[in-house]
Amino acid sequence: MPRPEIDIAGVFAPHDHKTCASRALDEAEARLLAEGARLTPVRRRTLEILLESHRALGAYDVLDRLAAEGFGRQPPVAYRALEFLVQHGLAHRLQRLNAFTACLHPGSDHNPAFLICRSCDKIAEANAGEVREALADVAGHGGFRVERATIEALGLCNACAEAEA
Amino acid sequence: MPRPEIDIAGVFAPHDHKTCASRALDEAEARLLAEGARLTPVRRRTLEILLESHRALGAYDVLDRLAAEGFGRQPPVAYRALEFLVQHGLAHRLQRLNAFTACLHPGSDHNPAFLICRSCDKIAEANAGEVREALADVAGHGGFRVERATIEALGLCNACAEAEA
DNA sequence: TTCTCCATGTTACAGAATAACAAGTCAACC
DNA sequence: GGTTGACTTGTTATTCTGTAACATGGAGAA
Ligand SMILES: [Zn+2]
Ligand SMILES: [Zn+2]
Ligand SMILES: [Zn+2]
Ligand SMILES: [Zn+2]
Repeated sequence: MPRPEIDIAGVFAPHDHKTCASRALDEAEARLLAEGARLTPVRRRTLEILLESHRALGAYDVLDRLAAEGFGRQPPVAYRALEFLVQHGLAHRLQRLNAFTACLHPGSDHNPAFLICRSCDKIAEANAGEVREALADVAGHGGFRVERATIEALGLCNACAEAEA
Repeated sequence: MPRPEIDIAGVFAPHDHKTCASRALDEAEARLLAEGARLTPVRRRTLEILLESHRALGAYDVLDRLAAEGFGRQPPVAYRALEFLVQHGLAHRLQRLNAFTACLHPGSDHNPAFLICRSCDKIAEANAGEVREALADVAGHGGFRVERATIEALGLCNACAEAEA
């Protein structure tokens, strides 16, 4: 049971998202405290914006929100905040989407596989341990040493699959 | 033995690349013939350009080459040719790099994992069967059905690892 | 206090991708 | 042979994404 409270199904099913989000925010604060990094107003607000849903937002979507709330309105404002969050494990970047999503369990170090529902656009993080193992294995047979890997799956979540039927 | 002639190590090690490339081109022609699609001059040239190395090229790199050879010099020229190649399985798009690379064995249907060497920038395709299986497995436990997946690994190839040492 | 680090903001630009339209090619069909 | 219709290639213009370079301001250390 690697991730006790939030799991894949939990993201896609209706749930008490307020609790879900505030828990993630708490964990984020704890982690930054431990690392001695500062969760400044822009950064905090950026994280909150990402945490509003389980979807991914483009940098410019975030920027619009920030600008509307009185922060700077130039791209670097958003990109810097997002980069900070990603670097401290509080958010993830989705390569397929050129977009960012909040990490739901920033407490634990991880490197998840992403599950992107093509219907509701929500995003779940899956434990990628075995996937990475399989990847390292096949790569290793060819003499290639994997250092980092992007694993992003597009598909249909349970809730949307039921809705379609 | 799913892929007999070109394997991961074969890409990174010195090899007779002319043969390597012309074989891929031949397979590409055969495949298009079977599908009833046309390998027009721009498309063919685009594929040849990609086949010149095992690296990935950005759309604008390709465009520069095409323009210099008398083809159109506007972005859609390159993007359309590349999209055609990708859609017919003759090239792949690397999400991490915003770039394209020729497929080395377009004959067989496949959906590889990509191994990107951070030192020499070469790219190999690895059989992703077991990786996808592991991914489908972990996703399935959360009720998520994977339809397509991006698997891109960054690391160090054998040749570059030896060179570093 | 003063100095330094870091964070925030700006302007300006670079890089990646697509929308919308015009014109040419080519084979099928009358 | 000429016409039609699908496809291909080309253009202009615009949008979306991301970064470089520089100026300002605050909070803590010396
Ligand atoms: Zn939630
Ligand atoms: Zn869904
Ligand atoms: Zn080769
Ligand atoms: Zn290498």
